[in-house]
Amino acid sequence: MIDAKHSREGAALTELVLEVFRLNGRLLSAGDKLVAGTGLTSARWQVLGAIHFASEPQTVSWLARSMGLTRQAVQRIVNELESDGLVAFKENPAHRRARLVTLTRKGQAIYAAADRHQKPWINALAKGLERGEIDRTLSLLSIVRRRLESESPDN
Amino acid sequence: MIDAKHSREGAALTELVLEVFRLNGRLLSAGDKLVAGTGLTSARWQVLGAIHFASEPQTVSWLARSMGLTRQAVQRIVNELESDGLVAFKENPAHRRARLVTLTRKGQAIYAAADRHQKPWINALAKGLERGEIDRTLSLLSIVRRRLESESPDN
DNA sequence: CTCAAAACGACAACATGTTGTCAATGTATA
DNA sequence: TATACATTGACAACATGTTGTCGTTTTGAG
Repeated sequence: MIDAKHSREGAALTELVLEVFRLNGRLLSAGDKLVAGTGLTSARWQVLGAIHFASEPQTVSWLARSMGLTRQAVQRIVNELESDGLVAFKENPAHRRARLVTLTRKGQAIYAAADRHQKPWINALAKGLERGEIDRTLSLLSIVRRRLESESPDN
Repeated sequence: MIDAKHSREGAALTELVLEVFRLNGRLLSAGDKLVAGTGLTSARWQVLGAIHFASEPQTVSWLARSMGLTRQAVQRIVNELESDGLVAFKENPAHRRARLVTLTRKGQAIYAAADRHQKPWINALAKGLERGEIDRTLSLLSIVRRRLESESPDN
């Protein structure tokens, strides 16, 4: 029996996967430094962002799905944010246990502060890159991600 | 004082960053399933790969740098792999404490088994994607990563 | 050569994520 | 309606990564 070989595309995609791993680590560490002054971490910041961008208050499970994480991981962060007064729980008329998560004043202020750091930072990081090239990169990564999600819809 | 705004490129790159986070999680979970039959995990598999692809036996610190992780993280995995008999330490003539890591027969066999699963899987995942597009994606992600690395060379 | 700085392994504390399990709640089907 | 199924939060165990610190070893500047 002869082992399969990488197609040209398969070999290139393997390199891309390893690059995604490296970049992910660098982004997390850069994000931690970026928001360190606000008392946030990359993970908490990202959760605040998911809450911020939701058009309405949502449940933890909904937030987790929107971020591609398990609800348990997001639940822990949300509970910590609640202890710190950055988010609050609101009764959910549609589900007694699954309360809705909202940003408090303090949470909004801290998220806004993080955003004020993020914008010049990401603008500088993007300097010299072409908008179209960034969009095509996003597009390809999205395609690959969606293929993986259809392989195993769970988290 | 007026807050800075996202440049068009900055806004696009922000989306890209979030996509990298999502894709990273999906890749890890897909990788775990892919090599579950071999007793490996994504992390152990990746470390074995770094050892495999090094042209010569290397130290843990070298491996960590090649993977973009801290040496402590890689050290723990390597020590576990050593307990399981997948890697072995070799004396390093150039450095008494920093021993060189090599794959044992068993480690080579298990890595080869994982690779036999990876190839058809990644080929299928890459199906219909253009080689040039994958390469351009890799190129842009590398540029961003190197910019982040030059910001904070550590790790 | 000497000595300060850097690199390295070891260890601990902690952050973040996963899987697995359970009970409570909501949904849908017979 | 009644009952099976899915969703959700809670809790625990564990994997993986980071930062910080320490002592040892190597390296390099003067």
